[in-house]
Amino acid sequence: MEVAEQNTESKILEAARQVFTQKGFAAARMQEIADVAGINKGLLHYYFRNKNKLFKAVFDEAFERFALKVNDIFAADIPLFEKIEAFVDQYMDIMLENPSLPAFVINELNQKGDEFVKGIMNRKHRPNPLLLIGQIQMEVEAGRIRPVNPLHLVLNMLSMCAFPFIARPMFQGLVQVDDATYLKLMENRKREVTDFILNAIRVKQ
Amino acid sequence: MEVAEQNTESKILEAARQVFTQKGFAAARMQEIADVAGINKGLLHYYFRNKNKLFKAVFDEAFERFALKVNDIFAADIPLFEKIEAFVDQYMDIMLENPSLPAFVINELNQKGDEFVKGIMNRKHRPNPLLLIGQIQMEVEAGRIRPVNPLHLVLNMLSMCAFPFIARPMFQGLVQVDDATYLKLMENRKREVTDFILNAIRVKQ
DNA sequence: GTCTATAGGTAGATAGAC
DNA sequence: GTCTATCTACCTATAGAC
Repeated sequence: MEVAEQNTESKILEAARQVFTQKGFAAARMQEIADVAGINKGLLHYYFRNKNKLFKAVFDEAFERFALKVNDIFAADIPLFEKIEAFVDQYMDIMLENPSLPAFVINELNQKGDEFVKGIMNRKHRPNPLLLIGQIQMEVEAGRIRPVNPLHLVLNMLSMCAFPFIARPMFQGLVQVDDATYLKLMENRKREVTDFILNAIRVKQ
Repeated sequence: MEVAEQNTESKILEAARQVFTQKGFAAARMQEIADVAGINKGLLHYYFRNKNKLFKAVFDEAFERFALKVNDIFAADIPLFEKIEAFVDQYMDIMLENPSLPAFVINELNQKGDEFVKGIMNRKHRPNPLLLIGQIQMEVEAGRIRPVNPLHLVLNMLSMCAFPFIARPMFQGLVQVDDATYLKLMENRKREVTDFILNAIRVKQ
């Protein structure tokens, strides 16, 4: 449960990430973060003044890391079909590497007020799907794919990749599978979702 | 903000539903629930003993209402293509009627421990996708649709319907749309998602 | 059944020794 | 920088009058 050898600030951040992502802001306890970090509670305040600032540090870092990776894929200069495959692959890899992160981000954006969301969304590094939407639009106009609404297509891609991770407890509760089976299912899912999307937009012969 | 004329227990439940779904269990305050209900804090404990029991009452009711509707669609005795259309339509209607509910359920299942999830999932009324999965399996074997993995297909359907509501703040933050526009988008989305799915599974001529 | 007042516990934050 | 001790505020829950 404890955190590896590193400087105190890093230990705190990693512990805070663990506790905040698992419990959410409101249920997270400074005492537990200190315990996980293996340090004293007072030190949290020495480094990060208060709970809100510590949370903001964790959330911003997580959100930005996420945004950068996603934008890399959105902006890549490759054909649409390849980009969709790459997107599904890499997006689900991010999820597999940080299983509790997407639910955490979504949830805090839901519960914190509008000002919080505004603050997050008005930063330079945020997911920007416009490039991908434009690319889809061009393919539609050229008649190379079915006439789909580009915004909904992007939303479909995001949904199918992210939802199974966000709703993991519900999913694992409904179809009774252990963690190993679940992870295997998600690995298979990459191929399944990619095929699903490509068949959905491909023009009929 | 206050709650209409009804008996005290109903007023409490409706107020609790509002506050819990918006703030989540940990951040919800008994005082605020009492205020919204327009009654005194002590009455909450008179009717529901403690915060946990009040929460359980709200959560169970929401989850069960949701499960019953979903199962109705899963179990309907109609052809697959019609069922998919009906599912998308009705499932998204549930979301439109209770916008903050799906995120609430998902989130509490994430944050509360495994015992809580077990407790929820071992009840008679819970979503049961097995009938739909079986129906898909039969269509695949008969060669009437593409050979898709039935479990992933169901997951795709759920994902595309639910995710835009769960991630609504993020979505509205990224593509800057007001609430009215968002709702219109979700209405259009029914048709778009249905077509998307049907094209994805239809056998090529 | 409904209210007021308050007990009891806990969590965030600070003060101050080392 | 790191610790211990403590302050203060708040929140759940209870007691008791009406």
